[in-house]
Amino acid sequence: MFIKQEFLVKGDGLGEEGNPFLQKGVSLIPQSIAKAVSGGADSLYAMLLLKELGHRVTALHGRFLSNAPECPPGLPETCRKLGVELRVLDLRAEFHSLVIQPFIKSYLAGETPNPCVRCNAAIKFGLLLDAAMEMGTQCLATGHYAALVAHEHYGRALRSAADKSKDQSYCLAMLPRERLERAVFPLSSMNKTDILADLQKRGMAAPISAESQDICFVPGNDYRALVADRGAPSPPGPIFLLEDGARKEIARHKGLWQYTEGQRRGLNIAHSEPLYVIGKDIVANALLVGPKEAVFRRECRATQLNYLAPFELWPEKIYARIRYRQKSSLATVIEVSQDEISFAFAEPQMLSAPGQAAVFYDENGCVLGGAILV
RNA sequence: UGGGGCGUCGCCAAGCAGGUAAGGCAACGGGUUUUGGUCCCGUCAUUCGAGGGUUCGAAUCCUUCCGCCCCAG
Repeated sequence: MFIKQEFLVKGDGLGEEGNPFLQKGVSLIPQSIAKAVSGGADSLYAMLLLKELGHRVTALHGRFLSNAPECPPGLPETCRKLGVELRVLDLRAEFHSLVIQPFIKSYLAGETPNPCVRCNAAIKFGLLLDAAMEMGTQCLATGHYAALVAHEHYGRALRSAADKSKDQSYCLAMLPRERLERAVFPLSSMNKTDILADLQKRGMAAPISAESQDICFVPGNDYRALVADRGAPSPPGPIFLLEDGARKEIARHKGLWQYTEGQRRGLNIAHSEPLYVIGKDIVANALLVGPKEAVFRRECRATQLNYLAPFELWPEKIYARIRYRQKSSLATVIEVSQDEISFAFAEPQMLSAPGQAAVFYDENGCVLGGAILV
């Protein structure tokens, strides 16, 4: 198979003019690359691509979950077939303290954390990358759908993937710049459907067939049970319907931590129209709800701003996402301090949830920075 | 106690010149998805407060009873 995608290895050229999403040129410089492997199809295929480009690849599997097996069944054999050395790193304790505990703590504080964003920064491109460096490899490749390009102004830039439906640049926006320098995303211009088709054509199957989805460390995807089990959640309280400025108690909630901004289902309120969470009054321990019209906002504020491009270079018009799987929407920056940013969408968006990430793009899909909504 | 109004799925609510129970909300199930949430799809009253009657046929007409609301008192 002819591989036409660029691989973000040093020395690669700029994007093809006229089509910023197509990259040209294949690095022919063999690199020593660590490849993070989960056992899924994406990470397997990414490894395959690296291998075929002639890189020296070492597979690196992070063991994250306390109840996880030593290694996913089938993974060692798959690596052997590809002639790739496999190393397993036990990061269970670190994953717990860097991802799971903050996740629970965030919920208890009334926020809606995004563990994947945190995991990418702290674990995958944190500890796993550290390990890769210690192994003497030059960079860490993952099966993320995202691209890295050499931008004429920003330098190395994170950009959305070609497969828009799979793009994961949002989840990577909180990576420190210097960490991105060492990242490689072989799937940058691949389509999921092509990958699956090609794997099948080659007669290869991923050790783990299921798609990675839901919160990986939450059994049965019941995060409420996890939080309730590990913490001391806030007590039940009133639900106020906001109607022309007045608060009217119309129901009781089960604890503020169980709800998130914009949520509709699970409120258990039979009303003439659907109601959405439009805020939390922590002091009054009250959940505020309203009809759909009341759930849209223009302005957002975020903190822990992570610059992937120097702010001086940010264009006037930016595109922002305040949740994964939301199309980037036109916005303008209102104010920026060193690590705080407030911005406004051109069109009102469903209101943001504190704890989620805000990610800023330029018109070509290059990530300008990321921050955590407050 | 007089006068008036009302009782249809957990909630709201169509239907009421009789023709064989809309819809919304909630709930539940599923789909989309490396977070939450959103969104999409599906399921959800043999029965219309209860009994009797008229009719080929009633939630819709008549009648009795039960319950609730309002105004008088």
